[in-house]
Amino acid sequence: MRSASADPTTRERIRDAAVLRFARDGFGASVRSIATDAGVSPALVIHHFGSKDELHAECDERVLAEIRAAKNETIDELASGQGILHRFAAADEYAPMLGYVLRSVQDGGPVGRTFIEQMIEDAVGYTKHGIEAGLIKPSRDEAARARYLVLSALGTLMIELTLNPPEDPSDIGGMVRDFLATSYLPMIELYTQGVFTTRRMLDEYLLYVPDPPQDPAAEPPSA
Amino acid sequence: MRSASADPTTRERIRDAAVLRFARDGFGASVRSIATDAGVSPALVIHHFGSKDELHAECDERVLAEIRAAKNETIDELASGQGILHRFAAADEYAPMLGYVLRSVQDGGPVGRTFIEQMIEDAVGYTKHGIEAGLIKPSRDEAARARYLVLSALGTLMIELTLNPPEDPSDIGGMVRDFLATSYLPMIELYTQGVFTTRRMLDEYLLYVPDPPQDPAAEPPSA
DNA sequence: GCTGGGGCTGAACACGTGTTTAGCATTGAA
DNA sequence: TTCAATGCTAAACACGTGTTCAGCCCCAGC
Repeated sequence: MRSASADPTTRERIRDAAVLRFARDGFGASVRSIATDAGVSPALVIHHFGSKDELHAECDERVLAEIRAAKNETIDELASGQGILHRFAAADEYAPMLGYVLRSVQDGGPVGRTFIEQMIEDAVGYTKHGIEAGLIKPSRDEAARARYLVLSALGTLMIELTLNPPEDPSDIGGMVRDFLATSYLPMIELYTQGVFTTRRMLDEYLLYVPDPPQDPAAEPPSA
Repeated sequence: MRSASADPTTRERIRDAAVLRFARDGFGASVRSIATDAGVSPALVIHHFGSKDELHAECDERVLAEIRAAKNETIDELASGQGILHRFAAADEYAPMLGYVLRSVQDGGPVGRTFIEQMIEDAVGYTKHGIEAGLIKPSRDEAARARYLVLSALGTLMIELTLNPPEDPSDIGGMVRDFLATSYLPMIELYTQGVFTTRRMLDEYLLYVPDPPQDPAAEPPSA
């Protein structure tokens, strides 16, 4: 991006080392540690990227590009929102990417943002597909539900990881597997049958807030 | 804790300022900024608490004590897990506490840990009560479900906050209210009716992993 | 051969951090 | 009044950070 016909090897080695270190230690990781990982002097890192922030930005672009590529590869493998997590768990090659994304989500960085937006967008498509196939119940606000499902899944994973940090941060596939081992049953149970026996709380809320904030196709039931 | 008959005012002022700054800026907040907030020199902070880590620990104790007190006050007001969030939203006095807790959860600190453990413990009680009252469906693994519900609620809130950081970090009540405004409907809808129309995915999982990791009262259905 | 240029480095700089130390000012007691 | 203790601070220290700079080495081109 920066220089048209750039060096192929050293620059990329530094960038990849940075992605890895950022994924493991967060974006507070020092330039010196990245340089050591790449087998290079700290000065060279700055010489190639100008500053740590620009290195960070380039790592962001790189990870987003990898995500796009990975998604295009497996575009029709996935059938539901948590299918993505299974996909991650199955392929350890995506481990640095997931770690990087989670760090970026935690920092509110642009990668986390766009990643989440993409996941939500995908989830909207998946749920729509599932509804048409008769597998998923329609929601009163599809956009809000897709957003909630993605945020809750990602949030649960994040808290689980900060609460029980894995011994080997590179084994993110194992992390996701552990996460699913403890959370999959309650999640799937919740998705299948809910928790409430009555519609009371939902109806009370619907009475209180008449219409969903989506496209106003239906009339508000009261007031 | 440190000195038996300590000064009542200045020390507490520093501690309270630290809780607030930690809640707003995270635990990376500098000793100098805390000292400025308390209208005091940085050296005095160290003089009173020994080190930043000890100050952090004392803030942890303080917040946990406040939480305990607040919980005892409103012990029977709450009827469900998300009732706690409503309670928070209703009373802005708890704003610094919630901010502090969320920061601590994000850092995997001891306050976040014990807070989550307490929330899970409470959730177990609430769900048990709800089941006996016929309002909540029993789960195949009550402990896992309670844990999942707490983690997902907290995780969703955390991601929402890092994604859309509020202009005024002190107005945590408003933050929670905003959060509920976008997430309450999909959450309550999910809790009421689930998302799946069939039991297929749940049954497949139950077939794959025979018995819940709880107390082995029931026989595994196969193998 | 030489020569120049670029990848690369060691050493330093500027700055922010937590912490220490010497000492100020005020206050209560002898 | 004098002394000592206490609450408190300004200044400095040690360290880690991102970054800069002068100059190394190696290799392509003449």
